[in-house]
Amino acid sequence: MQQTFSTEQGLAVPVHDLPLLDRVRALILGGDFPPGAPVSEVFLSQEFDVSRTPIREALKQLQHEGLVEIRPKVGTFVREPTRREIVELFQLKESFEGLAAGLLARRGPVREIAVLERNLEESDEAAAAGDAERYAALVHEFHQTIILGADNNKLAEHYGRLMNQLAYHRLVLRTAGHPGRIIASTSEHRTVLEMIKDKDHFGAEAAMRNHVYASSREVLTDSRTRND
Amino acid sequence: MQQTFSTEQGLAVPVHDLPLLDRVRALILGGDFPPGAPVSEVFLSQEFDVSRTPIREALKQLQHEGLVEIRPKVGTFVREPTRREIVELFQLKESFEGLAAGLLARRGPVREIAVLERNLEESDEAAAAGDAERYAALVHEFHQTIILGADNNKLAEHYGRLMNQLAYHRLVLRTAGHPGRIIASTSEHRTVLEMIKDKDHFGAEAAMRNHVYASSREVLTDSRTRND
DNA sequence: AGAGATTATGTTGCATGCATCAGCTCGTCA
DNA sequence: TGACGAGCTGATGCATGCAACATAATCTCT
Repeated sequence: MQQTFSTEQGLAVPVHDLPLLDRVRALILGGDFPPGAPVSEVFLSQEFDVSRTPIREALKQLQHEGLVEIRPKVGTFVREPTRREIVELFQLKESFEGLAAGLLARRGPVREIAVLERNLEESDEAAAAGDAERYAALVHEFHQTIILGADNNKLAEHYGRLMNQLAYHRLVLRTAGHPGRIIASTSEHRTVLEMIKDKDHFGAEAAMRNHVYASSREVLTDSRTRND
Repeated sequence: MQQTFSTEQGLAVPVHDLPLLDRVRALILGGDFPPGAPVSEVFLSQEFDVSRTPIREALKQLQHEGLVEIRPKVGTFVREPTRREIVELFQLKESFEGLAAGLLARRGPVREIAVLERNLEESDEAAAAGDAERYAALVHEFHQTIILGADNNKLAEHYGRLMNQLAYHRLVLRTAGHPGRIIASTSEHRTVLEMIKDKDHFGAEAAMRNHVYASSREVLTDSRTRND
């Protein structure tokens, strides 16, 4: 198998061009480039002290990820998902995570169950301590554990791409640890875990889909989300 | 069957390099390159009378699609999915198409229903006439109509990538119009359509998933499918 | 003869230069 | 004044050259 490296979103990409790709991504997501802003190859090549060739390759990847739009013979521009795209992506996320939860439940895993149980304990602690950041990290870990535990590399791959696209929406990140969602979220996680422990793959899938749908509603009904 | 649907949709793949990308893909899939065979940039550049630069870009795309494997500083090699990957891809296919059928049922569309009804009529005709090729094309169209009718571009995008990867498995193509599946397949299609007409998105999703699963079993139990 | 070191080779990775093209500026003319 | 068009500018798209590296082949020494 090709040597891959899992980014924080779990996307498997070739290891050899990760540094530059990540740096370009980070630069664009850093906030200095508002949506629609041009991202010229020469600027990036000067910024990172490389030639245009590797920059071009990185931009093509980012285009594939949906972060930028390359208009031939014109230039590359930062692209932010519209609200409609966010809705579409969440529908996919619901489907992906539901599938993963179902597959995991069918496997009847031991290791993952222990990990998830420990995760819920720590989530309760973080919630009690009001540590929103740690809580968000644990939520992320919970979902990630289930995705990887589904034992389906292609699923993890597509899911990684999906999350990359979603991550570009800054508002999604901002509401990730929304206080109002914490109690419900942990409760839903617990339900999902119970279903997995019971090897009820049908119930696990349904529970996970409900959970993801509820989370997405939280983001999409947020007044700060633009309406385009 | 070419990936024309994705080009018409103007998806992630930029239009301007589709010709070269398609030609390279077609060349590799043509059969002259057995799995594991090296695909050097210079060879392709001479073959298509372009420089290595656009070839490199095309190969990167194909790597992303899973057709080739690029080993840094070594070379590019044809890559055929393993049986395990086929299983994984079919699990995803099931999930994608189920989601699409559900979304379409929820929309309660008029146009798609008419198209699908006509498709089933023609499928019956093709089956009666023993025209396996036409039947396979109609099956493809049936699924495609549902995917596009789901009105979710991101879904169509991911589905397109998925089908690209599946298409690389020559055996999948070979069993596409398997005679033993025809009657059952049409019957399952009809069930899916009925659910959509009833706006039963839950039932439509379940029916479609059952159908895709049954189709995948047909391929995966095929003795010709390698067991690696 | 065999094992390790060494050269040879073929490939990629990247830098650079030039042609091409989209979009804009500005001048011209009705 | 306003519209039209030729050039201008900046960017991409691609060709080419060179260096670096992985791998294979060869050589050397024991």
